[in-house]
Amino acid sequence: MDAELPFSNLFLRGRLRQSLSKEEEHRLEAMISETADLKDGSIISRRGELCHRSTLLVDGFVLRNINSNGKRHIVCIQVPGDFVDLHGFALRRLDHDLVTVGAARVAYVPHEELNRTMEELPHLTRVLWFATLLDAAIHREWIMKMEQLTADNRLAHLFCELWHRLNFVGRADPDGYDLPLTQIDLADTCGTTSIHMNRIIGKLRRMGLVEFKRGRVTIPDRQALEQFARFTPDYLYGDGELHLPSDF
Amino acid sequence: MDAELPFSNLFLRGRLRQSLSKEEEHRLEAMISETADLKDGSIISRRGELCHRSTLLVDGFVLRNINSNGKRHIVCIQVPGDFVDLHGFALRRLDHDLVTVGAARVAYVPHEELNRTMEELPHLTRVLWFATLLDAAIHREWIMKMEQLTADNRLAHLFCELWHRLNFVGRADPDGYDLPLTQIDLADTCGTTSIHMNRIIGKLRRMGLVEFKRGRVTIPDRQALEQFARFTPDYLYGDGELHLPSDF
DNA sequence: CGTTCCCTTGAGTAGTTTCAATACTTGTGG
DNA sequence: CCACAAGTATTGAAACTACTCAAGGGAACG
Repeated sequence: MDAELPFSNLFLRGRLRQSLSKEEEHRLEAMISETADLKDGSIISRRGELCHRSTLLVDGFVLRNINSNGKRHIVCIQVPGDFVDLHGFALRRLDHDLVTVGAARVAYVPHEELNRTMEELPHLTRVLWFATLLDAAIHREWIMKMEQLTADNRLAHLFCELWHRLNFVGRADPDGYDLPLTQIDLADTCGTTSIHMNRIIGKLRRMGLVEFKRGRVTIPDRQALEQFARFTPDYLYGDGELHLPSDF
Repeated sequence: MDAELPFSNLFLRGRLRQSLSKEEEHRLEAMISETADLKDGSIISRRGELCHRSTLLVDGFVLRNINSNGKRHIVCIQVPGDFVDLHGFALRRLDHDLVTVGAARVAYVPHEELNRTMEELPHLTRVLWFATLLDAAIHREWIMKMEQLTADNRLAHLFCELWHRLNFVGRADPDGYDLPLTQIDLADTCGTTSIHMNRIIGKLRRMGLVEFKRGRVTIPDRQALEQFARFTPDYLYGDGELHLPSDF
């Protein structure tokens, strides 16, 4: 199947992908007009620009940034399989920038194709809609964790979320995953300073919960980390309390 | 027009509503199966339940709550004209609770009607999709403000956002608006304690930026408040940097 | 082989929470 | 109509979390 659908086969894997018919899966792959290999720091989409295509992340990581008062704020981290700027199809202009971290491979889908899908394939349309609302659910969880948790819990929570999301698409090992972020990136994601982030990383390492070296997150005891972070993966819409009905 | 479309006439007013045809406007109104007057604290929709209809908020306010570790966290505040649980149509189960604050009037739209719309009216479908992604954009701004701002700025930012959103639907005066929240509600929205919220409200009042008494927000100088909050309304997709093209 | 990021550590300060105590409001039933 | 209860609002003091300023060490890249 991977050979058949080389670019779109990770989309919603482990979640709503199971509800796609073979025809829909092939249509999704066929919508791709072009692919590209991007290097670190490439801008996929810029705030305020009119969007004419959307980008499927095939490999690598992408950050959603909002700049305000000269500071960068990371509001979401995208992983392989994510349709990173599908929001731009309905919003027409994005409120944030999309930037790669590390090398990334992407596939572009022109908005004319999405328009055609909306007219012809309502079920696939609804699945695409779902994918954008999954991002919104993740946003809400982030708001909650910013409201509730201290910086060390927030970092632990982020590491837990990324493990699950990468695990859905087969990019996580039982004891960790690759992650090309700097401590500065993590600080901008958790709403703290790089100095404080550095101390927190040390604290979690000394507690034996998680080891972070640039490029790799190592989690010796995931259950302990999730408990510390007060993390439950339900909001990612895999299994759990919010699991989807089979007749979606 | 209000007489013709008594329940749906505020939907996306001041934003994408202008792109709806007369036919689409009437279709939206016709999708409503039922209306209800709810009292304070009514639960519109509960986390984890299968959704079979979505709710248009005609009058009043609704909170989106996530409970975690015994604490309530408010992740969004909905105002009249908002399609408060349209997310439930694509997500099938919501990740949060929807609860009224103060008396509210709502209109229900069965999901069969939305399914029919998806099959018959792709443009209206896209407008509905847009409405859900507007929520996502607001979520992102909240993440950014939680990452960046101190509690006093956050509260000011919230008051600014609500003024603009209420102004879109004609529910704001130049110098303020009605808002039936308690200081506890505001604290749970800004991610702080009610004690600290109380001190912050006093501080903003003494600074002459905003007066809050239960039921009413008074803003003597909106420009000064917006500057203090570092607020720009672009992310609400009215006018401004992210304004929508006329051919949506 | 130097420049540029990135990481690390210390000390003082600002912002926020917690605990504790008291008053004000609002709605309810006698 | 008053009394009471429950929720809401206010204030002070101590403890904690995180930020800023400052300075140095390390790694990666041309």
